[in-house]
Amino acid sequence: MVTIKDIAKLAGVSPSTVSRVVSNHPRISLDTSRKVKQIMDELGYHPNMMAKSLVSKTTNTLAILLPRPAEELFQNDFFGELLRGILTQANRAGYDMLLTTATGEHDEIETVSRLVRGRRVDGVILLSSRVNDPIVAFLASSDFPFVLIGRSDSHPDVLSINNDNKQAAYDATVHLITQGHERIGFVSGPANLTVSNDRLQGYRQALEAHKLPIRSDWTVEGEFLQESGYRAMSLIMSLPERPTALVVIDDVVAFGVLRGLNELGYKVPDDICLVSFNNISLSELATPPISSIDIGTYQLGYTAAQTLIRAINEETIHQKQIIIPHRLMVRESSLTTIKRG
Amino acid sequence: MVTIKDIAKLAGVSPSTVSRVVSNHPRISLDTSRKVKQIMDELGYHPNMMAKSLVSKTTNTLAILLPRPAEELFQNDFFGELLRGILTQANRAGYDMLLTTATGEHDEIETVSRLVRGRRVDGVILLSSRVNDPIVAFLASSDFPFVLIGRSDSHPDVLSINNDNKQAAYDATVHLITQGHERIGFVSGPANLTVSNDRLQGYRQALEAHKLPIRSDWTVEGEFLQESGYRAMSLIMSLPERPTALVVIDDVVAFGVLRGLNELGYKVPDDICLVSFNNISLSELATPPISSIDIGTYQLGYTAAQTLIRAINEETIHQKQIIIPHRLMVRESSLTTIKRG
DNA sequence: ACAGCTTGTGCAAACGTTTTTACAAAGGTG
DNA sequence: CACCTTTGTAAAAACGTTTGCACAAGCTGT
Repeated sequence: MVTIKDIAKLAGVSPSTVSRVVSNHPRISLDTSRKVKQIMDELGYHPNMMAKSLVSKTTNTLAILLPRPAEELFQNDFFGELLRGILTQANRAGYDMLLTTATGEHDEIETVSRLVRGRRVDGVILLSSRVNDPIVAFLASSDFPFVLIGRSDSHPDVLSINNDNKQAAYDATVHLITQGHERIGFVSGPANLTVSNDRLQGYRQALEAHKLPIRSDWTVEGEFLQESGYRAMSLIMSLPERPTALVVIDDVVAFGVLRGLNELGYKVPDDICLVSFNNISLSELATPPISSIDIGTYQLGYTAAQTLIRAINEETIHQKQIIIPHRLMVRESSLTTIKRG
Repeated sequence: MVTIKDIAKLAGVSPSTVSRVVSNHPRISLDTSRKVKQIMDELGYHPNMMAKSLVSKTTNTLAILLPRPAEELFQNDFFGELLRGILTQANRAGYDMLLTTATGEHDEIETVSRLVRGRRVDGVILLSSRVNDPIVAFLASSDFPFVLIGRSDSHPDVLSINNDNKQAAYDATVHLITQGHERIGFVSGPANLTVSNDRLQGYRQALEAHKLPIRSDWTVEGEFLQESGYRAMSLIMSLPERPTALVVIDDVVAFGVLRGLNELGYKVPDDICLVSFNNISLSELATPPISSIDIGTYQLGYTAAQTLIRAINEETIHQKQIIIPHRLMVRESSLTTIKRG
C-alpha cells in the first residue's frame, strides 16, 4: 500500500507537505504542489480513509437505517425512488451511504449504537413511522445528527421529513365523495405505524365532514404487501353491505386489491373505485391505471439527505418538521361513470 | 467520546487488557473481564471503528457499485430484490454495505479508486454487464476482492454471478414457438450490455433451430425503462408485417409495451403474446399477468455477497463463474387460445 | 541595515485501536 | 526448594493521517 510517506520520500518533502498538497493548503508553492501531484498520480495514491477519519473525526458517510424487517420495503418501488433521492443528494455533497437494516428487538439499538458510538457514520437517516420507535428515542437522547423520514408522536421535536398524510387521505377521500360515493372503505397498514394512523384519521375526518357513516367493518388493517391487499379486499367484499369505493394505504397493496377484484369478477371503476398512496411508477400502468397520491418520494429522500447534511454542518435549521407536498394523480380507477345513491 | 483508555483507567487496568476483553482473548481472567465489561456497559462504550480499521486493515464493509446513471435501476423492482439478497447475506456475515453510484466517464474509475486504494471497503460487488466495462478492467488489474453481477466478455475470468441469459431467451422463445407462433419479435436493451446481447442471441438461436425467419426490423433496441417498451412497441406495430408475439428484455419494459398495446386497442394475448424477463413481483399483477423468466434475483444478490466474502477470506473458490438457474413462469400473456399459421 | 511581515516547509504530537514483547506471579514437578 | 510452565497483565510500537508550532528565507518599508 502506498502511503503519504512514500510520496513524501520520493518527492523529497515531508509527509505534512504532501498532506497539505492533498488538501489544497494555501501556503504550498506551485512547484512543490506540481511535483507531489505528479508522483501521486504515478503511484496511484489515494489517502487512507480510515486514518483520515481517525484524526478528522468525520467519516463522510451517512447511514440509511431500515428498522423493521426489510422484506416489506424492498418489494416496494417507493423504496427505490426514495433511495435515488437520498443518493443523488448525498453524492453531490460528497457523502457515501451505508445501507443498514436493524432487525430484532434489543439488537436494534445495538446496531445503531455500533454506528453512532463507534463513529462509523456522521449521521443517520431513519426510515420509520413506528409509534414509539425505540430507535428514535435512542437517537434523540444521543445528540447525534439524524433525520426521520416519517413522523414520531413520542418525539415530535426531532428533525423530520414527512408528508401531511392526514390531509392527503382527506383529499383522497373527498375526491371519492365528489365522484358521488357515499360508502367508502379503507384498506390500512399496520396500526403501529403513524403513517397508517394519520391516513386513517384523514379518511375519517373527510367522511365526518361530509356526514357520511364511518363503518368500522369497512376499515381493514394489513401490511404493505400485495397479499395484504388481496386479503383485505376479500374480507370487505364478503360483507353483506359493501362499500362502492376504497381508499388504499399503498399502491402495492392496491395492486393486490385489484387482483382480488379481478378474480371475483368486479370491474374497476364500474363496480368499485380505488384511490391509493405513493404513486409508484407502475400504478399508472395497472389496468385500469390507479389513482394515487403522489407524495414526492424522490424529494422526500433528497430533502432528508440535504437536511441531515445541514445538521451535521451545524447549520441552524429553521423548520424542524419539513412537509413535502402531495398531489392527487387522478386516473381511471377512481373515475365513476355512473352516479350512485 | 469514551475510549478504551477511559475504560482502562476506571477499571484500573491497561488499555491492552480492555482490548483483549473486547476481543475475547483467552488469557483474560474472569474477574477482570467481568469488571471491564460492566464499566463498558455503564459508559456505553463502543470501539471506534476507524481506529480499529486503521490497525486491522479491514473495514467489514462491502461496496455495491452501480456504474451507469442509477436512474434506470432504481425504477426497477429487480434492484430492490437484488439488494435484499445482498443485504441479508452481508448482515449475516457481519458486513456493512456501502451503496455507491459511479457515474461519469473518467470519474467512474476515480470513484472506485477512492474506495479500493483508500481501503474504504474490503470488497466490491459490481453490478454491470457493459461490454468492455472499464471498472471491471480496473478491478481485475488491481488484485482487489470483487464479484461481478453480470458477465464481462473482455474479462471472462473474473469472479461472477450471472444467469444463463442465452438459454433463458432460448427457452422463452421456444415457449412462444410451442404456442404456435412463427412471427416473433424482440424488444431488447442497450446493445452495449452483455445481457442484451446474450438474450438476443438466445432468441435468434431458437428461431434458427426452428427454421423461422429472423427479421431485423422485428428487433428493437431500447433502455430498461417503460418508455422504451412503449416506443419499441409503436415502432414494431407500425410495420406493414407485424409479429404475433414478442420477447421483451425486462418486465418494466414489458409494462410499457402492454400500455402501448392497450392504447392501440390490441388485446394480449389474443392479438399478440408477450414473454419477458426478471419476474418482478408486479408482473403477475399486470392485466393480463405477464409471463416472465424468473432469474432468481434474490439468490443472485445473496450468492454475490457470499462469494465475495469467501474471496475476502481467501477461501479457494472452485467455480469462478456461478450461474443462477432460471425458470419460465408461464402466465396469461403468452397463452394463445387460437393457433396461428 | 534592520525590524517586521509573508511565504513555504518540517517536526512532532495526536487520533483510538491492536498486537508483539516482556515479565511477574502462581502453579506444578522432581 | 530450585526449576519450568502456565497464567494474567502492562508497556510500547505501529497503523496513516492532520495540524499546531516553529523557523528559515525572502520580501517590504524606513
